[in-house]
Amino acid sequence: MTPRRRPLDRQQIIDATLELADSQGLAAVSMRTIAGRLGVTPMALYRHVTDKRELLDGLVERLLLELPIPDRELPWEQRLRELAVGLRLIASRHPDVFLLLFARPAFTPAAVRPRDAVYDALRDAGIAEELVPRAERLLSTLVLGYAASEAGGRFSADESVRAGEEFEWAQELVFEQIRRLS
Amino acid sequence: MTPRRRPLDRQQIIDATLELADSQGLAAVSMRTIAGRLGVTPMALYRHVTDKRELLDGLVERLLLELPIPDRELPWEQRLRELAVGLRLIASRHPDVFLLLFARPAFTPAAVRPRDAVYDALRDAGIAEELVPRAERLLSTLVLGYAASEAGGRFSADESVRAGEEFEWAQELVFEQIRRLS
DNA sequence: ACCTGAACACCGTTCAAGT
DNA sequence: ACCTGAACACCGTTCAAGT
Repeated sequence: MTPRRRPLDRQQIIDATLELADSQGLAAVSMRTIAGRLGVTPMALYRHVTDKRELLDGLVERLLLELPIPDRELPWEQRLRELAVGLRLIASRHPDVFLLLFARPAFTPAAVRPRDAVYDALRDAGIAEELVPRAERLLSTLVLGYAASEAGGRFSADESVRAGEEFEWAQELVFEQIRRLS
Repeated sequence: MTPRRRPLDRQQIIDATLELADSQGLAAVSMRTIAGRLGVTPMALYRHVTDKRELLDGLVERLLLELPIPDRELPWEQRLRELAVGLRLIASRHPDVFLLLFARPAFTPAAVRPRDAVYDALRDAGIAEELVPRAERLLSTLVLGYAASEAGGRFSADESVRAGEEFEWAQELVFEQIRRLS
């Protein structure tokens, strides 16, 4: 047996798991198949992740880290649009894992950056400070809902073709109301 | 062994599965535990459901059948509010199974009744016929998103306390836009 | 420190057999 | 027609052992 160059680490395991989930589906993800991909026995994984559940948590965190945060100098509408586009792109790249977002709390470290970016945009839009968190939850729930519907297959194939355009229509309706609240 | 009174049927299996998912979580649902609850061997289930995936599909259908359809004589806003309340109630009763809604197509038989009810309400609100389907998808995605966030634990415990009120706030914003489109 | 072998208590599903 | 027994190819995870 050729010895492994780098010893195993958590990041490698998460990367391998994401690749597997994207190519074969979440159902194909097992500690044993992940280990197989890494050329290691299943038990070797347990030195780096506490168990499978915690590994899936790490996967979701990783997804959120892929989201680019727009430049603060841009107009607030554009920043919100770019965040939404980024999230929908993540959903299309990682459809199975994306659905796990609903089952994980939105206040993990990786979730803080996107949320703060939305807070900033809403403040720059001029809405009252006490409305900022609920407006953020409206926007994040809306984009997550559309992205999950599309990624999970709730919308028909025909609807999915237009889902981007349709989400943007819904988004503009909400922007309209945000301007009204300002 | 005492002989089973009624022979097993699909409905019994789905009921037992839903009970199990609600009380022990979706992770505890296995063909073997379901069979155990019904006093039968796992293999007996396969005469009535084709496999586990198809059984979970049946579970989601069953959830949608729980949704009461409001009286057509009521004002359109009230009908939409009642549908939303009903769906959020289903989510709170069956949090684990509810998340599966995003992964199942929205055009199954059981999904037709609630969607038609929303179509009717939107038409009565007076919005243009070609906007009806996308407005329905906006509303259903919004309510599904809020309900799933709450049921799945995306919102913090503190947020969940207010989630009902907060969803209604978001819903009224959308109603405002629907009136504007009319 | 990092990985393995063997083992335990589970899975979904098929197939031939029983009544 | 409806259910079972035995079997197959899997799971997650623990623990003692190897290097």
